[in-house]
Amino acid sequence: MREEDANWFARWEEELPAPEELMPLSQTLITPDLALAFDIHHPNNNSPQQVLPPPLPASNPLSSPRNPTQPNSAEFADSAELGSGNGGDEPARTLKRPRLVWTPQLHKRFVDAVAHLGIKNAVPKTIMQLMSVDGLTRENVASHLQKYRLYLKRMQGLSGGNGGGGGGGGGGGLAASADPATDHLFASSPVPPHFLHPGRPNSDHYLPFVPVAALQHHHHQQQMAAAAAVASHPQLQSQYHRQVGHFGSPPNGHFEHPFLTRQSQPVHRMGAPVPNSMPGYVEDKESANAAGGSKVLPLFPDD
DNA sequence: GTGGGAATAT
DNA sequence: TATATTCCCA
Repeated sequence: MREEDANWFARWEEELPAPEELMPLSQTLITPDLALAFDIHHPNNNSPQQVLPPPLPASNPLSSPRNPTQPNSAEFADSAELGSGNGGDEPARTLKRPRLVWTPQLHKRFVDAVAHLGIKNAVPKTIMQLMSVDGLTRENVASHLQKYRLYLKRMQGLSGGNGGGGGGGGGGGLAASADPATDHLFASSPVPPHFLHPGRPNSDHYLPFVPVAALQHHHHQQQMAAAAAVASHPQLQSQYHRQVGHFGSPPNGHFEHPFLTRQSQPVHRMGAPVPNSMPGYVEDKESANAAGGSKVLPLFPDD
């Protein structure tokens, strides 16, 4: 009965990069400790809007401008540099947490985690733990999960013929038209059929990719959108290595995360400079921060 | 009191 | 727009 499940699991494992490979986030993200410290926010001081105040290079140690040209560059140096080069003191305390950028890669992990856990167990906390993404917080996952569910719901309606044109769905009036950007992001990750058919766990048809013809670029009035899209992918990253250390399958609760929550080892695989397989993303991490005025948090580069 | 979900604000 | 933050409910 759980053939699909097994299949999914196998697939999941295959697609799961090795711990070392997905850990590069650690360097790009701030440490949890700092994150907690960032919790501070000024209710009546700064204006959480518009451009960032100081262009200081140490703004956020999250932006790691790794040079794809030089694989063996010193990433650590970057971090150190980001520290405003004044080593010794970390100004991060006064900094706020940058907006998390859900890059296709990160979203992929998210989907994988959810798929592995199952809808019922796919709760923010569990997902967060499963992802083991340093810097990721429950709120981040919860927020994204919300959007993801919305997307799933939409998929159901589009694929299942949906009996209710009335939407029925609780979400309110959702236009049948999907946002290109959203679709692109979500389309990047295969959605387990189980998600789309919660009432029919026997579906054997697997959808590698959503049938959404999202491949149109509107070069019109897309100032902020451009920034957002741009923010999602800095440079290439490594290739995939099928080196999974599979963890026990979680029966229904929690299981230990195979990856280290805090890996200080910036292991990056710069083997083959794989170009973007996704023809929808531009390369411009520099203009990423103009999206909402807040600093963006570049996570995974690209798949 | 904790956690999840949804709504709202930025 | 996407994401973060906040509120409400279980």
